[in-house]
Amino acid sequence: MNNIVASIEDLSPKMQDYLEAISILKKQNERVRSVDLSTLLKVKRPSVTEALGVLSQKGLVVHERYGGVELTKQGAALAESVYQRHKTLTRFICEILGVDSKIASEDACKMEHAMSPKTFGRFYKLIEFMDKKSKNQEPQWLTHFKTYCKKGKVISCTKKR
Amino acid sequence: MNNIVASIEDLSPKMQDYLEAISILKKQNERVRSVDLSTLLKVKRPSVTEALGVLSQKGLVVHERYGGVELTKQGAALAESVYQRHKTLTRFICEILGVDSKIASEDACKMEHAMSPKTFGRFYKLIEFMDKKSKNQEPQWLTHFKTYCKKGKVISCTKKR
DNA sequence: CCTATTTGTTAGGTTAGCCTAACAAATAGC
DNA sequence: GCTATTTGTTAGGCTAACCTAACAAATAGG
Repeated sequence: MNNIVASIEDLSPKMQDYLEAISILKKQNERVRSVDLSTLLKVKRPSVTEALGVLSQKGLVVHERYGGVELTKQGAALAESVYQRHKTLTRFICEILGVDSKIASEDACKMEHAMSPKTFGRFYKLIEFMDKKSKNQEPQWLTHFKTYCKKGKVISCTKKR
Repeated sequence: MNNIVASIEDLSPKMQDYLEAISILKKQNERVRSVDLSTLLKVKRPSVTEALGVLSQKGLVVHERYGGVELTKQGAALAESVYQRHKTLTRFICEILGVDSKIASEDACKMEHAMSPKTFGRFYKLIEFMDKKSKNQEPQWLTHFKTYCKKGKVISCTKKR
């Protein structure tokens, strides 16, 4: 039963993570092995076998006994969308909040699954806004915020509104 | 066994939510009933009974059969810290991302549990920074961002860096 | 080519958090 | 004060995601 996935929302957070991981490994390795997923996701091998069973049943991966893992077209599309969300949030946490990229990526992976599309959309807009507004230069408020994080001091506005 | 809670990290996300909910209801109602928790958290009554069992066992609530729920000193302290996190994130999502407050609060509740203390700390700093920097006036970059969200247009900087 | 190691699978278990159905206690309204 | 309703508890189940132990298949390296 319940094996039709209309959108990313129909997949549990964990299954989203498995999909994303397969996609990431595919970009690096050509052949995606169960043990690599196990390492990347920090779960034991039987858990991977089990998850792959679920994903095949939903038609998102193709995976023959003792064979490599392939994403179906739909699986790849979903994985890509998960990856994009992950990337956006990682950028926010890293570039705006100034958290180091490893922690940023880990937190992004969890936060992805904890917000409505609306809120995610705004994170996306915020990053997009920053990119468009200031191509190479960090915006001033951000520089000030980072100074505040380090020194605890607020740099007063030079121009009074 | 495992019934010593040294910090908020030792409590599952759900248990944190129960604690926070008890604390919120207490502020409104004096007597906190199981059914109110059930309504607020959108779970059935037996789930509440079960959760209260876990929390009492950890010494965070006092709850006699068919009686009201009380937070212990430690329980109240933990609840307060959950509440503060929740409030900070809600403010971020609402005031900065511009998401309406109901969704903001719901998302904050989930996101609370999905980030490291480091990342949360930066969200906290960001809100603090905003409060200190501009008492009543919204900072300019934020106004510009909000315009961007509505119109999709970037307002160019009047002052070139 | 044959064995040792690595990788994948199966079987069976655990846990947290939820549920329904049924009953017990408490409260409310006549 | 008694009955009807509401609230709380118990018992018993379910599911997702993990685990270990044990075995099976594949691969690697002499």
